[in-house]
Amino acid sequence: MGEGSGLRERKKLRTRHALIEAALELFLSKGYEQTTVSEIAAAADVSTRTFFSYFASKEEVIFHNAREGADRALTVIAEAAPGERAADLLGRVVATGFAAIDMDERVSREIAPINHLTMTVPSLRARGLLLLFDVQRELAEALHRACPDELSLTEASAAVGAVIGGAKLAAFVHMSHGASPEEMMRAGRAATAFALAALRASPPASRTSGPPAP
Amino acid sequence: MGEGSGLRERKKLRTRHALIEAALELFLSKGYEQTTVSEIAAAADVSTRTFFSYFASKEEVIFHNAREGADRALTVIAEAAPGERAADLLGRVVATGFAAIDMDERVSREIAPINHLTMTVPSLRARGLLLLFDVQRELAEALHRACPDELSLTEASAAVGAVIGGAKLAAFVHMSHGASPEEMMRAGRAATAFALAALRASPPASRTSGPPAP
DNA sequence: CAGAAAACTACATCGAATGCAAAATTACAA
DNA sequence: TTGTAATTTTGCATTCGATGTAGTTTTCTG
Repeated sequence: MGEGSGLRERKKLRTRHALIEAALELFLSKGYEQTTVSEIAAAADVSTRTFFSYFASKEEVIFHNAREGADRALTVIAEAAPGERAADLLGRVVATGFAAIDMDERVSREIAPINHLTMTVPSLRARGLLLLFDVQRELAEALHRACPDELSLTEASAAVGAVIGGAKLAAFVHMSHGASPEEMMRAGRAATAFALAALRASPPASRTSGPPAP
Repeated sequence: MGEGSGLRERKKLRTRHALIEAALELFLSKGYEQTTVSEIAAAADVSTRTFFSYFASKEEVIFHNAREGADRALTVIAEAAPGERAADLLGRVVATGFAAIDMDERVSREIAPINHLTMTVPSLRARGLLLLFDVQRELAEALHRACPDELSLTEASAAVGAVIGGAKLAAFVHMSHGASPEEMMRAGRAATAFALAALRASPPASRTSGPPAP
């Protein structure tokens, strides 16, 4: 059957792993842009062509686990208690995200330098922002679905964009000022708290006056 | 002298213009990814190599005027009245940005399809987000400098990220739901108003309790 | 007009990415 | 086990974006 127990499946997983390991090691030792796909493939003992049947691009090796975090966040919203406040929900989403980072950071020390790559290498920064943006789109729609009476789609987008945009920007600004990863995380959390406090204190203007946006 | 009145400077401006015109026309008629740099150069009557002495990449033709908008926004903050509220300042920044779009849209109908490219072509979307993010960094630092007593750097980052992130996400979400450009703009403005209202209503928590973030 | 400075051009090259068809490998059934 | 179908891997060619270089043309300046 098409389960995960065939030799074929096992081998594919193994090469995939080998490619990721080889790529990360090379990226960290000689830099992302200085590493060619050929070198990665050679280090993983496959042909260059095969690399591209596992990853659509060189960047994808870095972001191969991006979907996990997105689904985790979406799950938090999908499992919301009926009538739960959007601000509480968003708070849990971000807290869950930060917790995952914390855990990963403890589990493996190699996450930090990889994270550093995604904030310094231009092409990775761009791809990372693109992925994050698309996740925000999903979150906004999910949040609106979860709290249709509290937030219009426009408001849900504003809320998600505000909380995540603020956190990301605060973390990045602090990083570029030479802050440690811990300080970055603290700034991100503080920005989140700031945005959430503002969101909670905000009067539900569009509920009481004027037609609700679609 | 090295002024703008030499034949050399004039010619350079002319080729630059020709390259932009040729590129946009090709992008709109046959698609961004389907257009090669060679074609652009040929249409502008220069060699392919010369294209890259005017623009560092194919994407840069699309974003050649990005710096303008950024400087406009930074000017608004730099010329703030002393003691002006951050929320008012941010409101003016975004309003100025929207006004510029409005004007451009009236002046030339070709801005809309180009804007559409930057929201649908993946590589352009990524580059656009990267540029916007870097502008947000500058804005956050400028806002903190303009209102050092009202907002810490973390809070300024949160505020900027919130307002702009919310507006951008709201506009994009509406676009991907098939909204017209006008509706997109409206959603963006609404999201801005939402975030600003929240910001204004927010208690200055970090001013009254706990040490201010750096 | 002559020499310096700048711009343009024609290569040559590299790396990422894709298409394709021929091996090599794995799965499965007789 | 063996033959065959399905799948993966591979090598090769090719396209395109981007950069380096060296030589030619154009513009500037005195």
